[in-house]
Amino acid sequence: MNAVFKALNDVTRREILELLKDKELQAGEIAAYFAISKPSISHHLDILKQADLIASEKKGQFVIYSINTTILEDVLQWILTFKK
Amino acid sequence: MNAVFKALNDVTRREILELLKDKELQAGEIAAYFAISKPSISHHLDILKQADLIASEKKGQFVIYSINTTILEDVLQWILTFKK
DNA sequence: AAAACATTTAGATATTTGTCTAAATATTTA
DNA sequence: TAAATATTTAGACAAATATCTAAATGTTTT
Repeated sequence: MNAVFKALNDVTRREILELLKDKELQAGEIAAYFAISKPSISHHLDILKQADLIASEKKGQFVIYSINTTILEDVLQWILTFKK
Repeated sequence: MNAVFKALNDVTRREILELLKDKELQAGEIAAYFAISKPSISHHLDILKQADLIASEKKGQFVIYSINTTILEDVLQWILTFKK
């Protein structure tokens, strides 16, 4: 859970998740959405991946990222324990 | 949302929320659960309060903390946008 | 094979964060 | 009113974090 909450604790990373909500995207496409350097976005993607919130697949010279909602389900369950 | 995710990004603070899930507690009672100094716990409580995840009420020389699940509802809704 | 392109890795830096001790504030009790 | 108790504030410090530029790696195109 630690890695998930850590990953979610950043606006850029949350926006990346929102971008990936609709469709898969290449690393470069994701980076293009932000006024942040590509290496920084790459780092954000790494943190999201460590939390298992996204997955990546290499397609030639591109890397395609997709969301993994399984982990968000865990967060959801954790939150639900508070709703009595 | 920023303040909430920030507040949730710490094990101690998440455990404080779990303690408050069942019942209200005084600051000192909360501090007693952890091997962390009282000032540090006080700081954690402040961050949780800034996120509006908890509320405090002064009762004489004591300060009683209680959970506020309204904000967790927001997080829940945010997560639900990912479940298609 | 060389050049171009996509992405990541490495290393640096400024800021934020979690923790501590010491001191301040506020309230109750003797 | 002085002492004791509960909590917070202040200030310091080490560790973590978000960002950058430069360089490295891997893939495609010419």
